[in-house]
Amino acid sequence: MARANDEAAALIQELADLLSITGGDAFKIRAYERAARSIAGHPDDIAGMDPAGLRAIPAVGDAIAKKVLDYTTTGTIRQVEELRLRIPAGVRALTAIPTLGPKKALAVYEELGVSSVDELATAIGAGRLRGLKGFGAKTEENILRGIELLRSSGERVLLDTAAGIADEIVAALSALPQVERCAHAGSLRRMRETIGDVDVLAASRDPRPIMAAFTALPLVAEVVAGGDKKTSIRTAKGLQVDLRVVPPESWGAALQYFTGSQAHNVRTREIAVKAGLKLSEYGLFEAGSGDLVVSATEEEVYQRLGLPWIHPALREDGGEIEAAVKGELPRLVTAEDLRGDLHSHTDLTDGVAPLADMVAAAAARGLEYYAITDHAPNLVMQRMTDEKMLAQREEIRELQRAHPNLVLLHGTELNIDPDGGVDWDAGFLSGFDVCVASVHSHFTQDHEAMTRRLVRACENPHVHVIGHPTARSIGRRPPVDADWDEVFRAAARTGTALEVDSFPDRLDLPADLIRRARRLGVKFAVDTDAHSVAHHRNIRYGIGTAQRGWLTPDDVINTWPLERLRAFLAKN
DNA sequence: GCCGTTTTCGGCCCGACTGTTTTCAGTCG
Repeated sequence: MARANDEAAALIQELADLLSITGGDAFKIRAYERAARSIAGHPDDIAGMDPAGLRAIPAVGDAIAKKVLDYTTTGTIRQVEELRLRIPAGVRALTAIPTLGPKKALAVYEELGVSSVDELATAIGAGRLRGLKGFGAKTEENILRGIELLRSSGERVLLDTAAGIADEIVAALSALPQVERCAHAGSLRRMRETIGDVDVLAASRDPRPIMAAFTALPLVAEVVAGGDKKTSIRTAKGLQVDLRVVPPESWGAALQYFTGSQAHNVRTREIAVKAGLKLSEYGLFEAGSGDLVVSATEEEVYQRLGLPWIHPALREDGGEIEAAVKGELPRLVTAEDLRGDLHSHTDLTDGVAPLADMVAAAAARGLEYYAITDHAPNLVMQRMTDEKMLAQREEIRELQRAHPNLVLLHGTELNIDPDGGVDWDAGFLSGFDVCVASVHSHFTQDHEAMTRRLVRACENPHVHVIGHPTARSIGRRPPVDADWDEVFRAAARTGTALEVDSFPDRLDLPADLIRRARRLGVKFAVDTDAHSVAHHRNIRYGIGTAQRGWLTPDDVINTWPLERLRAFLAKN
């Protein structure tokens, strides 16, 4: 069951999409888009809100408040229903084809009656687009390629995949003599959970050889667009990479621009306009004279706009501008703040590395404490027994002697059964330093049952951390269905931390839920859930997710000194 | 449609690239 906020936001967004096809006022469309984002990100549930409450949401005025009220009382928005009658859903779907936007979608629908991607492919095959105004041979070809791309893959990739490609490209371009600086930007720098295309920025006075080297890289399957300032390629797997080359003195403004998000950029540029300035990727300029004000660093650009530097993970127009204006930006948690990791596995269960190797990897990270949390017996395929667990505890005691600077904690990852119970009785559980408890089965329980299940797990005095709370697998399994605010209140009340799991296909809790949970007083554990030595490096994705959730070091229990952590684990 | 220590009306971000064009619209980010 989706939250009312999400459903209302989706309807407002649909309204914007439909209006862009029918040719509505561009500013009105933008107002709808901004309101949709604002409603989706609003922490309070809009169900039952009165008009005054709705208007208090940023970007929501009288007209949109009325539409939202329409939704909360009738379940839909009248204007959306009306537009759906005029524009079939298939026409809106056409705009998902790269190079085909709202104008061309409307043209093929009105002129040819085409109202789905399949029909469009057929129409092109039959030569029906020939002679249509604005559609030449090249356009036809591009649409066909776009459809192919849409059908084959063309989908967003996980953070680690995008980061791997970006690192490879940045390394290759940085080695060129013409390149003065090079870095990735875009949604990867903002640490969004999935990446649609990779953005790379380079600073140079001589772009041509850089573009040539870029398009000649082995990973390039196709050159999508190529200019002196911007070149786009696609990899064999269909991931698009945009390279932008700017003069070195523009670096800060370009990095700010190319990092986005687009919505954040619109806000910063609006602030510039109101101050009589103009902000572009080349710098901040006086609007009248066109004279350059600043451009070298992001810090200068923000400062001249009257703002502190804003962390990339916050740049989503999700309230960061308002917080920056008020001087209330959070001091975000970083990987350097972490003193420990409370969730990891060895080859005793489904990890692939021996205990000693995992501990050595934790020591190499400079951690002060580290928990081994192998799976408990109810996950039957892992074949855990009491004897194996106690033997591991002895092994850890032995190993502790070799690591005077790293306190080893013996823990386990329990299974939350459908009723909210866990493996082992209280007596055995009390022998662990830390217990993570997670949902590993019965993912499809209904809303009420799943909520009860998670709340009961929080209420267990031996459960310290709820592992990957939504149990989602990005792109493969949806999050479980629960009343999250109810779960968050239980976690806050019982002193149970919620995990931010760093696995690129989990990132669980997700950032939007982290923000809501934090507001209700929940504490978090940012963990690797490492099953191998290499997985320790995933911590950057968990930290990125925590940052997108606006978490400070104080919100994260594994940044705390061990004594404070132990007091929390006592769950008084 | 939203918003305001410059505005309650008149603004609303900015630029690159492509394709179909004789000067610009559409798409994208």
